[in-house]
Amino acid sequence: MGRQPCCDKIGLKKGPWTAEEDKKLISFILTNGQCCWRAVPKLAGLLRCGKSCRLRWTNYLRPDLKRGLLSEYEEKMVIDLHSQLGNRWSKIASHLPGRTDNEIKNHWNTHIKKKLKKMGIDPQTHKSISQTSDDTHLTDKDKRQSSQPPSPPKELKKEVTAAKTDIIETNITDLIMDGFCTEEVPLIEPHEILVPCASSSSTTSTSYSSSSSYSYSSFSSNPESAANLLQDLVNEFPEFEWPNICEENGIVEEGLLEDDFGSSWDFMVNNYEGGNANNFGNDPFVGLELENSQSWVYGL
DNA sequence: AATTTGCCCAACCGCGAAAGT
DNA sequence: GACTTTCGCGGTTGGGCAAAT
Repeated sequence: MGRQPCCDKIGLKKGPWTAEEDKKLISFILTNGQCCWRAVPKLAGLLRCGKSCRLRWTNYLRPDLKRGLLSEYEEKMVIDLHSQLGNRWSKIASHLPGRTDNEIKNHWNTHIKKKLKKMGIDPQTHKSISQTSDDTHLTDKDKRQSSQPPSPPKELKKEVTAAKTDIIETNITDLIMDGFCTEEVPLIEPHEILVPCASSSSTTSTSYSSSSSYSYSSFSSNPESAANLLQDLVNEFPEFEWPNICEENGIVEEGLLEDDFGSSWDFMVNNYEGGNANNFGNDPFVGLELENSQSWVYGL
């Protein structure tokens, strides 16, 4: 049995939100937190359905949202992730802190699709476009009516996971430049992955952080790989200042995370024992913050 | 200046999954 | 196990705005 439409009830408002409504919703959620959305409009004094409230909050009012167009780097991430995940916008959005699925979906449909087509790439298959599939002559309405290819079926979920494993096995340079990050990394058992550092083949264990700052991390049990890893970073990011790097066995303490990811840093190498790098424990790590505020952390 | 066309994006709709009874 | 309720997701719509005609 299908669900009753939640907004058909008489007296419920639809359409654009007013500043007054926004204020009420923000005030309510900041005071009470996110609870049962069904109850929110009643408790907050809004003539909206719960669904509308949830959408407004998650897509527009949430304080951790980023504003403005996606950066080039974020676009690249979206393209890479879309090639792996298809139209799973919420999954894609989960890899882009501060961005919503709706925002990414809109950006994909209005910007990225066009860019890829211009480059001769089919935005759905991510392969070279064929002449017959060109639809540049279609109007907005025509394009809307031509349905998008479906998201990968459920059977493909395993393949997607496998694809992620493949990505983890690429070298660090690819990881950083491709911007692949995932909260799902922990799903992969430590023994299943290889050292991301191209010059080493020792086994690693993985860790991750719930912080948006930390996009991906991997820990190598082989200390020798650290120097190689650092050298890769130096080669790949010559524009960064790498003070005293590769001194003292390749690892130099350069900075510490001072609190729960509140500190701002461009680059650090840490071998500080007893540091408060949260789930990194006492493991040494290298951190790099790129221009777009994306951060990358590698265990050593 | 008026009209048309295209772009952008916030918001809506309907479905399926998960949770609850 | 069947049914209901709630939530989250992806697809789609529609209105405001700007550029083109």
